[in-house]
Amino acid sequence: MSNSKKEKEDNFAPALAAAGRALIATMMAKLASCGFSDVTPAFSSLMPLLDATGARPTALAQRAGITKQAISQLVRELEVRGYVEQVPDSTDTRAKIVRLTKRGVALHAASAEVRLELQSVAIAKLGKSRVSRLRRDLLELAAALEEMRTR
Amino acid sequence: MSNSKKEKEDNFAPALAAAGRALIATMMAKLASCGFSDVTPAFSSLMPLLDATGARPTALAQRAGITKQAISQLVRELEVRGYVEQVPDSTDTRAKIVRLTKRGVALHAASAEVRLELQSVAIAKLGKSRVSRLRRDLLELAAALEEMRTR
DNA sequence: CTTCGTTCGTCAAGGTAGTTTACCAGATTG
DNA sequence: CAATCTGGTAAACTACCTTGACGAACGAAG
Repeated sequence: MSNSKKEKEDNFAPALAAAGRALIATMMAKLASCGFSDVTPAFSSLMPLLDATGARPTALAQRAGITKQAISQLVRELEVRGYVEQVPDSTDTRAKIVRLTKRGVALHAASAEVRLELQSVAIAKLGKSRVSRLRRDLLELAAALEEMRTR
Repeated sequence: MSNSKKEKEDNFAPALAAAGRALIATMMAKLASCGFSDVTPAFSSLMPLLDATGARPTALAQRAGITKQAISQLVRELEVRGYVEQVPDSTDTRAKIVRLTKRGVALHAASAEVRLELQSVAIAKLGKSRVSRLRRDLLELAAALEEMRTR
């Protein structure tokens, strides 16, 4: 029967994985070509959470969905590369504030630009309505999977 | 303006990441509940490529899109867990053939079943046509991103 | 003011998943 | 038969995340 074949061909999982890999690789390549060759994939998930005002590591960890130890490491990496600086929080001696440096702001802007560029490429290829439907369907799918997992 | 806000809301990247994470987590959870609690995420990308007939590590590496060294490690892991066995290739003394064991076949079947289950959940949530369109759009998107990256 | 539980961040160690580099052994071809 | 290509392995390293244990500081209760 063509049943087993059809099941496989219709499965969205490999497509999802392929798109994910392509997204990260392209993001990295584009940033590298903008002069930010020392960023790693993890940075791009942290960058959208940062700004020049600053935030606490623990808050970042919660928003990024990882442990504060992981954030600590990541922030250190970003610090030695000169993208962020850590200043003491004047309202709490224990706490730090992680803030983008000038270079960090530049990376932030470049990241945003790359995201827009990727979005434009997607729209050029699929059209605006299909892209926004894609996004909506992905979110619904993620929710359904999560609900299935935790149940 | 609402422009900057709209750009962010429309961006497909976070949705893609969320769906990817949810997919892997749900896959793992389902397999664990089927009695396969010792599988890791990496296995699920390798399982669809394996069968009881067997294949060479190098071929697996190409199909999985990773190096043969990585496959070598992965296969060793699968071997100590009793999912695959390596037998010498009778047509080439250098080569090995990686073959699913009985337990491996069971895991393979369970994986396929889980994939079908996830597919069903997706269809229940989004409908058949939206799921297949989602898959198609993801593949097109991946191709567009790849083309953009390598260009 | 002291004590106590909580929170902030760090250090240390380890696990997972891959990579690069270097290498050996068998196969293939000039 | 010698050169070279191919199959596979070993070791070291990178990246990213985890758990566990901890010291320091905050805040509330006594």
